[in-house]
Amino acid sequence: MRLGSLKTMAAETLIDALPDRSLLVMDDDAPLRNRLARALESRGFSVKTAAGVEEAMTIARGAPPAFAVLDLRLEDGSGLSVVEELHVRRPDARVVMLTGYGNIATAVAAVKAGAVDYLSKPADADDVVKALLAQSDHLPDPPSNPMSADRIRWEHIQRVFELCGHNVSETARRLNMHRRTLQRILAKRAPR
Amino acid sequence: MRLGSLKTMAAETLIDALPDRSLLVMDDDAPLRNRLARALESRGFSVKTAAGVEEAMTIARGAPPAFAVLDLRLEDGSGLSVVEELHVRRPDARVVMLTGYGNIATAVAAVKAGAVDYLSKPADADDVVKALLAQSDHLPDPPSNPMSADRIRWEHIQRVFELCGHNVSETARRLNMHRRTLQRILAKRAPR
DNA sequence: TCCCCATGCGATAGATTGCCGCACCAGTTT
DNA sequence: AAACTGGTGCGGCAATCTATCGCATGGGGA
Repeated sequence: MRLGSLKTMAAETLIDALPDRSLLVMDDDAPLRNRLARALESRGFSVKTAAGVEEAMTIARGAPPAFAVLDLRLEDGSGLSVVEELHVRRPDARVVMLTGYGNIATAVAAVKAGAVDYLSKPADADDVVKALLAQSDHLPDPPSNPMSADRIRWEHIQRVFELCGHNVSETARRLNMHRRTLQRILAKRAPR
Repeated sequence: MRLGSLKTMAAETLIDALPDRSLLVMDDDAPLRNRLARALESRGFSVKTAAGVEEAMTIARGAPPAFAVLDLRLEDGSGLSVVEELHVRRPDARVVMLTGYGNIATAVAAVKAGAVDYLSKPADADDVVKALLAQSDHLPDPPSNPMSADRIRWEHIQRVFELCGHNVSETARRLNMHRRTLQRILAKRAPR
């Protein structure tokens, strides 16, 4: 079942053939950003990183990259503005948005702003590359499962948590659940 | 708190001023389709309905409407193809996709195919109208969701259960949860 | 009739939650 | 500075809930 590696190899061939391999990674989470940057670099991209919108804008204005992987919500603004800016400077840029939890409204907004795809974390480097290089539009994708009930719940929790500025007590209060329970849920990773 | 009606009134004014109020509703669920069609008609649209892709295509080709509300998955094909067709015939058409349960990949696909928005059921007529008439791009609207996490989960389960024709085993399979557990959840009432 | 599948439900080990307490820390107020 | 306020992490424990199994029942099809 090692399809993943096959695809990776194919992608590397494609990447080497690109006229412009510049890529911008923007995420406020340093470990994740660096991990992703290194993973993409090892696949042949020429990577620059930014920790926030400010920094990313500078790069987008100065030397707009051919590719970008942007986190949607950061401390200092929305990733959406970076997509827009980048799209104006360089209409051929291929951008994928990344976000902690999936949210349809923001996915729609991201695509309308010019992103080619929208992935929700955790998304590994292979997923990102696949999205960046996807030749045409998304296949009408498989009938797609309804998502497990727990997953829905988890995403909702993440959303509210985000909305409460990562304040556990506040989130628990708004969600009307016990703080201890929330803490435990947040501690472990997303249900499938 | 009667904001809903205010918005509706504002929308009606806008609708009356439209040069072309033709609208196509496509959904395979007859009751839902008719309810939605009537609701939109009463808001001033000139509505045609289609129960499937075939029928919708005929309308799209013959007299492409200015607006459309399309269900994504039907028996005889994907709503995506209708969006594409309509977009070719009439690039200014404003289309919103509707679907039983939201899925990011399909939302992205729909927007790329030319839809202006993507709503997941249950979406009432006001939501649909708002999306159809939305002047600019969606703000990443702050939902400020007060819903409890368990409530979200419960509603999701109900929706899928509905979708599976009240078949417990089938629902459990699709939701990837134990039938016994589902049974117990369905037995008691909605969490607050 | 036999087979397949949906359903309802008892039992039970194992996982999760509700709830309390305690320690610690950072701002604010007194 | 000491007191106060609100957030965080975490141990522990009883009350619940979940995941499984098993079994009996009933309705179609082949």
